[in-house]
Amino acid sequence: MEEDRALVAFAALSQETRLRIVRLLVQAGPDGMAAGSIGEVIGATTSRLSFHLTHLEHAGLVQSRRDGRFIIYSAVYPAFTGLIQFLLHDCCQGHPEICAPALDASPCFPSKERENV
Amino acid sequence: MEEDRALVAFAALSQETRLRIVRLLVQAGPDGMAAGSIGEVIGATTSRLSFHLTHLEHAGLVQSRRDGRFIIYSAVYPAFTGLIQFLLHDCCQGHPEICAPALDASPCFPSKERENV
DNA sequence: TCAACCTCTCAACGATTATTGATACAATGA
DNA sequence: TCATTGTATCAATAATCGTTGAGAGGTTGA
Repeated sequence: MEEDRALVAFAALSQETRLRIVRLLVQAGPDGMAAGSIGEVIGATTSRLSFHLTHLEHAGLVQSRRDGRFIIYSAVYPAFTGLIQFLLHDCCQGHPEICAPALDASPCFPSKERENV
Repeated sequence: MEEDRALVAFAALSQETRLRIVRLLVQAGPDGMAAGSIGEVIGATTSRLSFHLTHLEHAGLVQSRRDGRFIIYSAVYPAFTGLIQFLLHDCCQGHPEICAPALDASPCFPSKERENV
């Protein structure tokens, strides 16, 4: 990931409504959710929701597909992992123990050290 | 990490100068760098650099300590891992294979699947 | 075709943010 | 104490961003 895209992504995530949408879609999994369902959970007017979904799509963090009269939005997982890699590029001067342990709590980011525990 | 802190952190990372500072300090390791050295690498005027360093410190992403007439800034690694956990909380409906593989490129985030390759 | 539904686009306002230059503060060595 | 170096603060300007409401474009089932 290049710097420009990372900046756009972080800007997209720095807004309350958008951050909630993203977390909701990350939890929803690859199947995603219809725009209307997202709006109900988030509690946003249609125009506001649409504005932020478009923003997130331009940032490359979510994608959309039409399903009948619904538009289904879903998280673009590689965008998030790319963002994390960009942020922590060449981190800790090669000492993973500095930044890795705190990630263990997530089932998605097991670290080698924890597997023997 | 709660939502408010995450929003502040993402906002801090969505600015070019600050993102460069953060990546520089992440690479620099726990020892950190003097403000002046950061400014030389980043290419920022003293007032701008100071403004952004203060911003990052308030966001909890970097910390400072005085060493003689220098002020040394360093990355707060737990803040980054906490941010990642918050963002990907309950991700992928429990299927790590969806979001974890892309992290393998970083020495800090090995995934179980790759270890046998 | 028609009505109902879902979603998007647009313009305007208010609020927030980045940048700059000047100035002030703190620590060091002579 | 004095000059030098490193860093922070302040005020003003320009630019960017979020919210809102009205209106329009597609899609569906009858």
